[in-house]
Amino acid sequence: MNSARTFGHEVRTLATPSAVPVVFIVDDDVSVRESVELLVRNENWKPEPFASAQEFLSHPRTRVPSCLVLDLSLPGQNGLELQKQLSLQHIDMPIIFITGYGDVPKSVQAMKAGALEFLTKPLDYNALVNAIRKALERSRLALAQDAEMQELRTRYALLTSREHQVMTLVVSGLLNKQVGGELGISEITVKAHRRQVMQKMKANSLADLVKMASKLRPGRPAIDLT
Amino acid sequence: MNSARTFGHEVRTLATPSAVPVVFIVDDDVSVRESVELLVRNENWKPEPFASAQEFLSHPRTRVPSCLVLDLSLPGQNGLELQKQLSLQHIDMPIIFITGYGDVPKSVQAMKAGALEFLTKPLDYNALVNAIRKALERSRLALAQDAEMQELRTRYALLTSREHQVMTLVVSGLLNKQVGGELGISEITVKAHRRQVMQKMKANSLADLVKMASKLRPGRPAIDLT
DNA sequence: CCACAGGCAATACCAAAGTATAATGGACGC
DNA sequence: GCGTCCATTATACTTTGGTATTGCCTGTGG
Repeated sequence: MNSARTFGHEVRTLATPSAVPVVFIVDDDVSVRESVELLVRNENWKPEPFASAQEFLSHPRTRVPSCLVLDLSLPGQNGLELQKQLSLQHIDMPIIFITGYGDVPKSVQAMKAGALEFLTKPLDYNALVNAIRKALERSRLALAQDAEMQELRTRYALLTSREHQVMTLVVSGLLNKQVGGELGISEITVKAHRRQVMQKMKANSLADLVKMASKLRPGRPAIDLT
Repeated sequence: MNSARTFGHEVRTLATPSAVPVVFIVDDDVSVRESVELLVRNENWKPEPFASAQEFLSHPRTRVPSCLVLDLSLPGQNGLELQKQLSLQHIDMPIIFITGYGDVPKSVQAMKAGALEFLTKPLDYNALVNAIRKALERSRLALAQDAEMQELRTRYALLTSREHQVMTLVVSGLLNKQVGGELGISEITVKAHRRQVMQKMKANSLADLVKMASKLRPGRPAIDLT
């Protein structure tokens, strides 16, 4: 009986385990697109080639692991600009840059902006495959975490403002009576709110709730990408 | 009375607020060392010039905010090798690379390994100053977090193995009686251990303890720097 | 106007957590 | 052997948390 433990929100939904990863390819050079496409197909991924940033952006978003093989120099919006735009739109897709003209400042800029890899032509088959593999793996992780965060935020949004306040104070370690004191309400009312919070957040224990709160408001950003 | 809240381990010691930041400079070219030294002095930081990686490594570690301005190509151990060595030794010092011969693969490698900036000669005064400023700011943060983690780990090390077990199960959300069931001991014994855990960890509440446990064992590494 | 949701509060009761105190036995080191 | 630390358990009691049920008030929207 004591072996039947439940771990609340730790039970995460697997993110489409059977989905075929998609590799977006943005390059104005047809021959490059085709060779990368071939490579992608060889590895049993799905290639999605585009000749410009605009074309790529007009493509609908998917919900499968994916990454972007991006040419640095493009007609119209160039690779770095596209990278920035994706970042601004909070589209977290791993990017592998490819370029014919090595340019240290641009490569550094790309890497600082979070690019996963920066390869120069002529492309090394293995290097590109490995980079894509790693990118897709990261994408998988990001998708899973994203789904979890989405779930959490959805539940959190269901709380009333009072319940938000109570939750904040409770996970800060205050006793019910102290929460009541802070908010100017009675302890029994705090209990009622607290109960609602636990139910709406689907928390099985206070420990659970504290962990959820930590995820909802990361005190320290993992890394600052200024 | 209710305004006198305590937040346990959240009270962190300020990391030497008045310490002068140190900028280590490693370059085999005397003129570069001198010009960077001048720049550093102008900004009221303390320069520490070295002509080689070996010299730098033999210098004693300090406990003040610091960063490293590092030439890519050096006699003996080169910049990238030094970066790797520091990483292996878990010496987390922000690195700003400088180099005369732009090399995209090397710059990418450096950035992937966590370099903060990668500048090419001739050095732009403002770019370098800004990079150093950001590096020192990051160093300050890292030092503070490091000190906090050190504190936590020290306290955690004071727990007996039984107390470790109890803490783990408690922060996973189990009730005392359930913890007792898991460990095959009585509830009252769990209470005794739990009490010890709270005292030794200096936790003011269960919420506090859960947060500490989260910091001690990051379920998901913030970023994987493979 | 009425139904409904949110916020508040009370009584009453049970479960769990925390505190105080004490006691036993094993392991370890001096 | 003796002191110390660890682990264990017990009794007895207080505080806090959780649940059930009920009631009132208010604003919102059909």
